[in-house]
Amino acid sequence: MPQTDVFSALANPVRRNILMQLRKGPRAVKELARGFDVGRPAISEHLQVLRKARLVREEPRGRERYYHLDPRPLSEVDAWLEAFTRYWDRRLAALGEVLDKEKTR
Amino acid sequence: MPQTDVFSALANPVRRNILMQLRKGPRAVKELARGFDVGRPAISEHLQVLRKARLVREEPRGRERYYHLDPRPLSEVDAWLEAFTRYWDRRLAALGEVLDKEKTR
DNA sequence: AACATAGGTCGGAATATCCCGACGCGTCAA
DNA sequence: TTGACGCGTCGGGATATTCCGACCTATGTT
Repeated sequence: MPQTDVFSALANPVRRNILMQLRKGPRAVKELARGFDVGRPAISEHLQVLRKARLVREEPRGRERYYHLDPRPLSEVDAWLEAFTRYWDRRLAALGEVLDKEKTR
Repeated sequence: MPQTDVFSALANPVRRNILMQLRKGPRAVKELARGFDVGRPAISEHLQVLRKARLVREEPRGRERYYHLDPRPLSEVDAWLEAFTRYWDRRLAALGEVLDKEKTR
């Protein structure tokens, strides 16, 4: 069974889109499928990939399955990117903003 | 000619490794090929993918070609990840460290 | 000139990815 | 119970990825 790493999971735009959707809260498969031009089986298969990458968790609710975001594996990507941080200072600026907002809260 | 986006370029471990090498400075293809268990043609093809994703730039030098890292497209990945930042606060901690080092320099 | 070295590219094979229709199973509604 | 709905999965087709040996060209060496 190939395909378990986070980087590969993020390589597909549909899967990235699904994760974006899930940011706003748990969603049933049918809701997720709405808004994509691919069929429902394809969505199910993408969710399987995301599950193997531990990026989502499923919660059966009646005859539906609600998928929850688990963003923790994304920290692996973040850590990898950090090795390149000093090459573009955009990140430090963004972090400054975050910290400022944090202070004025 | 498919394959130009950054996320797909990062999906392959050999390509990620190449980018890591290039952090330390420009490298000729032969140097890059050393240390991988894949042959030189494969490396050339990976470099083509990285080139299409604009993650590397080539500089011919005699009969060699030195590849340079261009990390700017990585900011797209970083920006994407930022949409998930508030879900795991690991990032803020790391940023704090960076800022501390910055201060004591 | 003759040869070696560096590296791109071209078939082509093996495998992976992506998608679909069809089917099956469990759950809710009538 | 009968039917509809929600969802996973299987078989299979189309396309993409990854890798290799073989070949070519350009540059350097002797």
